[in-house]
Amino acid sequence: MSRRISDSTVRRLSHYLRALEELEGRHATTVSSDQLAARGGTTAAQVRKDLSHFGSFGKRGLGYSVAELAGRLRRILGVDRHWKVALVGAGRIGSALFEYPDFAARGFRLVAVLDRDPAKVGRVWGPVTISDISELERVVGERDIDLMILAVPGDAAQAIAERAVAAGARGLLNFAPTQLRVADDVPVTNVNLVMEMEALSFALTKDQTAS
Amino acid sequence: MSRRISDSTVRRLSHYLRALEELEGRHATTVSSDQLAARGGTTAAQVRKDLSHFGSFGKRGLGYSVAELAGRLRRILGVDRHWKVALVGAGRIGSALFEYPDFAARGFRLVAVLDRDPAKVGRVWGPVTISDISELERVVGERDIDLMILAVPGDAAQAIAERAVAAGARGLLNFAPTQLRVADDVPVTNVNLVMEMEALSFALTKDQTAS
DNA sequence: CTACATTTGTGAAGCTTTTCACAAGCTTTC
DNA sequence: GAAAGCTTGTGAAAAGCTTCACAAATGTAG
Ligand SMILES: NC(=O)c1ccc[n+]([C@@H]2O[C@H](COP(=O)([O-])OP(=O)(O)OC[C@H]3O[C@@H](n4cnc5c(N)ncnc54)[C@H](O)[C@@H]3O)[C@@H](O)[C@H]2O)c1
Ligand SMILES: NC(=O)c1ccc[n+]([C@@H]2O[C@H](COP(=O)([O-])OP(=O)(O)OC[C@H]3O[C@@H](n4cnc5c(N)ncnc54)[C@H](O)[C@@H]3O)[C@@H](O)[C@H]2O)c1
Repeated sequence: MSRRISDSTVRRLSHYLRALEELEGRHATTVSSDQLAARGGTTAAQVRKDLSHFGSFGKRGLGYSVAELAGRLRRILGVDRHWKVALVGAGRIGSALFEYPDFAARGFRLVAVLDRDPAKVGRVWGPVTISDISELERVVGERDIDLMILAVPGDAAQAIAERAVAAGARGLLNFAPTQLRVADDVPVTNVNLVMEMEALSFALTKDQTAS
Repeated sequence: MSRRISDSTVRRLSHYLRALEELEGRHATTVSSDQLAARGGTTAAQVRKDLSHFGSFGKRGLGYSVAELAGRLRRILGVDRHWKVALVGAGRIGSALFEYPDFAARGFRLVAVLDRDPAKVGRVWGPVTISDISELERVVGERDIDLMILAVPGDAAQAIAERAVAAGARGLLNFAPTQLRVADDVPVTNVNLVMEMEALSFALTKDQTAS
């Protein structure tokens, strides 16, 4: 166990888990690497190689038990538990994220929202009341926050990231178009939609010549 | 020219362009691969290798002209023009995206919004009036849509993607947690936030052993 | 004009990831 | 209980990506 697992492998594991949950919904009991590959947009060999990093979960001649493999993947991905998540920035993207039901469905619980706008602080969003950003350290400590979602303007993101980590947050999902610098043991995932659009633009741009 | 460019290279080019625009703002005139690397979180050799796929833009001993390299990168990424974008799904995430100013700043113009909810169709969002989804083909054709953003529920995404492509959309940005199947020459970028959270969860999960 | 300090552009080396191919293992059938 | 039919798990090969290291080019100082 424990050779470093690549990012692409982790993404594929997420895909497999999603596919397995769909199969569970249809009461399928077993699935082959071939079938999983088709749903995940990869190859059967890749599926088997990915899984083989963590053990051997299949039965030769038969395939994988849908329920068992789903359980293993939940455990591997760490989604066999609840994660406490705080959202900073109750703006346009923040409010969309707050109401996104798929987070809760995977155990990511949004238990705190922070903002600096006095007009927003104190507002009640379902079970949560928006706290002032000055309360960040207290909120992270008291509510035992694991993960923090940053949905604030780019120029505020670095400072908030530092405070969050110092206060005990263990991982960050960053929507600001800023390269965050934090300790190496704090995983950061960046979501940059402009970059995603540029990837499309690039793919559609034929003229990639020098001059 | 024209060897296949990897995804990671394209993402880094976006990073470099963002860094260069910041430097332009500060009236810097030249920049070295070393400095660009520091901002993009990569290495100087990687910067030079990335750029070398498209030509040679630097001056030995001096570095790169900020303005010239930014121009070249805009051209390479295809953001030296305007792209006409339609948004399908005027819900939580759709409305956040519609108001996101960074898209327009890079030339991605949201010129149409579609939804199927009669309560939303006909509403006016700034310069755009929400159209009924039945108008998709007409809207894509008449407004000459290049790219389509899918912000609809997962079970609607595939059908809309097919219609969009048939009507002339050339690339898709998909927010639904669905693996879209479209023709190979239509680039699709998927944004799956649950997957991003799972990547954090995985990174923080020590117990990755088999049993 | 020459020596020196930089910094690019790029083959080659090193490393990682993906694909291949097949022995081994499980189930079913006769 | 042996044979046939699948499908896994995995070394080895292939492909792809990143890092290294240095010649070549440019500017600067004396
Ligand atoms: N709108 C989108 O669709 C979208 C998409 C992707 C990324 N983003 C990024 O997400 C971030 C937020 O975007 P938005 O469109 O939601 O902006 P917004 O202005 O609607 O919301 C930002 C919120 O952050 C709060 N805020 C500002 N500074 C703060 C601070 N120091 N501490 C705490 N709260 C603070 C503001 O009060 C506001 O409520 C930006 O970095 C943006 O680039 C937005
Ligand atoms: N809310 C989030 O933060 C978030 C984040 C990431 C991804 N997503 C994904 O984005 C999609 C939309 O999420 P949301 O939270 O905005 O949902 P939502 O319910 O708020 O909005 C969906 C919109 O799509 C419209 N719609 C439904 N079926 C349609 C159809 N066939 N044609 C045209 N329009 C149709 C609805 O009328 C609604 O306006 C979902 O796939 C979701 O998984 C949401």
